[in-house]
Amino acid sequence: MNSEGTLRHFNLRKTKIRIAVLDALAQSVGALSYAVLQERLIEFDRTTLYRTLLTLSDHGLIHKAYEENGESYYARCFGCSDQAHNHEHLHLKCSSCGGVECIEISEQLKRNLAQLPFQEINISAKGSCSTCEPV
Amino acid sequence: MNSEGTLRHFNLRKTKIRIAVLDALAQSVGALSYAVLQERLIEFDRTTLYRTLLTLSDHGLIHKAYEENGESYYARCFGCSDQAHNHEHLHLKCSSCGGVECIEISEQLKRNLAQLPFQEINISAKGSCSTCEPV
DNA sequence: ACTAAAAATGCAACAGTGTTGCAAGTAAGT
DNA sequence: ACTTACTTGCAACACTGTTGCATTTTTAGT
Repeated sequence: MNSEGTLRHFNLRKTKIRIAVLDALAQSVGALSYAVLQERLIEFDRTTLYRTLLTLSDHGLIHKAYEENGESYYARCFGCSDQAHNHEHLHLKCSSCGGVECIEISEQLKRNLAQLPFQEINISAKGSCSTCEPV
Repeated sequence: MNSEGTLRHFNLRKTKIRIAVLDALAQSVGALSYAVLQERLIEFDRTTLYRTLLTLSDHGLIHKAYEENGESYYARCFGCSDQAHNHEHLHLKCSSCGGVECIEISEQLKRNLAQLPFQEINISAKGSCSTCEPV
């Protein structure tokens, strides 16, 4: 689904910055930091960008994939709603390029994690991303 | 080992704020946020507190246990050095009291994680801490 | 205990993140 | 096209984290 369709599907108004943010995240291999988003979307006020990221997060269209030293990285959600998030993946911070990537985890690991009596379980790690060290 | 001994062991100078930070973290059940530390250590300049947290982290005496919305939580390390960190535990952010606790993870989960080709693997989650919901 | 060198501290200043209130502008249904 | 509710841009603010520099403290050697 394209960004406009996604917004309609989530009952959100179709505005320029929302489409721009969703497009930027859709086109990116990994997650994007707030700083990079702001750079790419200079035509919008930074307050608006913050509020857009909040709105899209609250409704389950995007999620904060990673946070380190006050830098937040955002990625598009797949299979999330405003009711439940489905983030059974690992967020990898690349030691080479600094990018953040979402990595699928094994079924076994998912089962292990599912046994824990907690919610919003999040795994992050550092290493080489697929761009910097192709398989 | 007490805080002064720990500092000597790591070849760090024994200063008031370092002892105060280590004592505060040692006496706390869970991790403490920068804001709380600053509150408890008002007699010191906040720049000094930041630099102290950096120094203690760099040398493996403490670690940043959790970070969310720009809030950093610090905890004492056990069995870490400036060479290698041993953080095979989960950082639980309590949904009730807001505190952050370090939780031991199962051997099976440790093995699963050890198989991943990444470093500095970190798991965080939300739920009820042991104080808010005793076992 | 004294001294000198090295390290740590406090202060001022700064850049960045994230938030709020409010007036003006825009989207969407009728 | 009109109306209402939502969204945006702007100004202002609080907090986090960092740097440079003068001053103070720690430590090791005498």
